[in-house]
Parts: sequence; structure tokens; C-alpha cells
Amino acid sequence: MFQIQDQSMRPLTTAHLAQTMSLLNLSNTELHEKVISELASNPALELVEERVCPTCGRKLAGAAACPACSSKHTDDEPIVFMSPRDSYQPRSSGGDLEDLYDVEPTAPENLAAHVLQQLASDLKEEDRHLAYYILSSLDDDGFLTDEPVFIARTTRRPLSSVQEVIRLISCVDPPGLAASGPRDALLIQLGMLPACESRDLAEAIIRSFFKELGRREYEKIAASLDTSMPHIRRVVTFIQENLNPYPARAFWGSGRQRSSSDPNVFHAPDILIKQNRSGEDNPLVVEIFAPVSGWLRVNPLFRTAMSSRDENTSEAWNKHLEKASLFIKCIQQRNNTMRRLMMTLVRTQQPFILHGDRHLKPITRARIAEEIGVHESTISRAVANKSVALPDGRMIPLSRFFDRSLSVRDRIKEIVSEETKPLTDECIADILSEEGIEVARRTVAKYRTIEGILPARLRHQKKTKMPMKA
DNA sequence: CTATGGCACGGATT
DNA sequence: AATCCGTGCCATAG
Repeated sequence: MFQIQDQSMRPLTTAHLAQTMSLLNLSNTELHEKVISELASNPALELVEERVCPTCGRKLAGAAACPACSSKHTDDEPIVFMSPRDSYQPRSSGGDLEDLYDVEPTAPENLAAHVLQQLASDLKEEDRHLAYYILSSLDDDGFLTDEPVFIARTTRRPLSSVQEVIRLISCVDPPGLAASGPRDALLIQLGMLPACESRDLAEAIIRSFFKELGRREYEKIAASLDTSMPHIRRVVTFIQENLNPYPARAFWGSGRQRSSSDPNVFHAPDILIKQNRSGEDNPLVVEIFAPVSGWLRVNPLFRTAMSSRDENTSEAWNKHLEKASLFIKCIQQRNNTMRRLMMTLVRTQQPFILHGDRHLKPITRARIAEEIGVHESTISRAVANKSVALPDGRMIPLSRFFDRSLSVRDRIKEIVSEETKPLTDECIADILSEEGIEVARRTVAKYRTIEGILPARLRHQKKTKMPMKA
């Protein structure tokens, strides 16, 4: 299949391995930054703007893929190629590309960057690392589970500062971030809305009847608050439409309902999978975005200049040269791994890519590793922190390709949506086992909650959504 | 009594 | 070695 493009045939040093590993972990955006800083600090490294097809080395006119190269691939192999960093256009189209790159990707660290940016002016210098600490200890839902006191102690900052920073964080863009839980998050968001009748009642409900709200026991709430049912329902709708109990999920959502409503969640993916001629099963095209547009090389001028220099300077220069070529090789190595990974992944998961979650085959990183002959941990790193744009426009983390239970969860969703009367977990388990999917009753319950499906008892009425933002 | 969610254990995965 | 995931058992709510 593909061979490692190591022209110099130099043995791989441990430094090389270590660096390749750390680069593999990085998302494209992160790597972009890394490359930029490397370029700035190392004069031997040069970025050539001219575009070259990374697969065949041919010069390219625009951002397009290399025609010579893609055409020589045949239908039985998915087409996988490297693509310049700035060639991605979101399918929601039109949108200004610059903005997209400014909006940081959605991994937690980037959420932190997003928040810190907004905080820049309000934050005292000495509180910056405190803010960063707090942001990085948030969980996936954007909650702060550690006690402020605990944070104050580990960061050696006064409790008052900690509380102040938490307050600041909770007021910026994903509103309610760093709350202690869903209830707290809702209250904070509520406080930011203009006062109105619904707002006050909503606050009362969330404060005093949060549990009941979650269980949809509206009658009980109405009775306790001495209000009418329709009134309560109106307020509940108000809450569902304007508040989001899980602040961070607006950033890294499942991308199903939400992505269309909030264009800000889009960012540049690391990988784009598209289908040139729709309808056909074969032509899947995979673009892996390079960290920079153009390509990196050791500056030839630097090399020649070096030979004419005297001995004592050349030592430092040699170091630079060494570092530059090492860096370039690591990036090639990374590209190569990514390409081989996507190649096998797309081949085996084609039905999933084209026809949805149901067709995801459970596959382990270990199996892929064996298939393309690298260590498991290499695959783990390659998969981590990457995002993929699918032909239908959805943006998912690359790790979803390895989700063992996604197809079953998808089937459960379907079963529930087609049910006439609410089915208990046990019933669902039975239906699944008739289809050859053996899962324990308990497991169905787990999947159900992951998918945000209410228990059978509470499913009488209709389904729920949880959008956000006003 | 039944359906669910919590806790925790063991085995697989990373 | 650390983490994740499926599952069994048990307490609890309805």
C-alpha cells in the first residue's frame, strides 16, 4: 500500500518518535499554531506557499485536489489525500471563512481559549492562570465540580478571587459555564435575561421545584405555586427555549438538531469526507487538512549559507538544521499515519458515513493498528482530538468511529420513536434480542439515558428537545 | 410488585 | 497502568 516517505533513510531516533507522538495527538488547529511558532523560532525552516500535491509532489494551481493524483485512484479504494489548510468551506456555505478560523474548535481547551478571550479585559493579570485552572477543571457539561475552597487551596489564591473569577466566567458566552450543576446553570442564565413575568416564575420553579421540573410533574408544581397548568406549561416552554442546563454542550453537541440553529459551533475540521457523485456508493473522497497551506522544507539558502560560514557559528546552525528536518519528518510521518488510518477507516465504515449511525460497525483501535502495522497507541493518538466533517454536513469527533454502542443506541431511538405505547427497558431489550442484538436490560437503560430518552413511565406525552440561546 | 437508577465489579480497550 | 463499558445486584419510587 503506502510507504513511509523517508527519503533520507535515516534511522528513526527516539527524539523523532517522541515528537511524532506528540504531534499526532494534536488537532489540526493546534498543529497549525505549533508549526507557526516553529517557523518563527527556527530560521532553517521554510514555508513555501506554492501548493504541491502531498501525494505525488506535483505543483497545483489553486486549492483544488491534484487531478493527476485523484484520477489514478480507482473506485475500489477510497480516495484519501492531504489538502491545504484553508481549502475547507463549510457546507452551510457563504459564511465568512475568516470567522470560522477565529472561532476555536470545540475541544475543552479551546472552549477555555474562547472564554479567556472574552474575559481578557475584565480579568486582573494575577487572576489569569486562576481562570485557566478553573476552565480546565470543568467537566464535559461545563460544570465546575470542585469546591471553590478546594480551588483556592490548590492555586493558593484567596477564596474571594476564586469566587469572583467563577462569577466572571459564568457571565460570558456559553452562559452558565462553571456552574455547580444544571440547576445552578439555569439560574445563572436566568439572571442574565431581562426581567419579565415568565422569568420570575421560572426562577421560582427552578429554585423550589427543580426535581419536579425534571420529572415533568407540572400538576404538582402548579398546585404548590397556586397557578394554572397552562401558565406553568408556558413557563416550561420558556425555560426550554431560552435556557440550557448543560452550557458546554452547545459547543460540542451531537450536532444533530443544534448545528443548524447555531452556526458558531462550526469550526474547521481536521478531516473532510465528501461524496462527489451522490448516489454512487464508490466515490468517497477524504480530505485530510494539512496544518499549513503550502509545504514545509529546509530552507535551501540556509543550507548553502551554512557551508560558507566559519566553524563556531555553524554549530548552532547545525542544530537548527537538524531540528528543522526532524520537524518536517515528524509532520510527514503524522500525515502518513493519518492517511493510512482514514483509508482503512473509510473502507470499513463506508455504510456508516453514508447511511448514518445505525451502520457503524464496532471496531477497535487495536484492530486498525494491526491492519496498518503500527502500535495501538499510535492509533489512539491519531484518533484523539480530531474532528471529521461528514458528507451530510455533520461534524463529529473522529473517535465516534470507534463507538462500540452507537448503532444499538440508534436502533433504540428508532424503537422508541415508533412505539405506540411506552415500552419498558425490558421490552426494548427483548425486541433487540429478536434482532440478534443481545444486550442486558440494564444496558438498555444506560443507552436510553445517554440518548436523553425519558423512562417509559414519563414518556406518555411527547418528546423533548433542548435547544438554547436567545 | 415492577421499572429504574446507583454502585460497583470484572473484563476489555487504550 | 489507567480508563471505559457492560452488567448484576440492590434500594427506591411509583
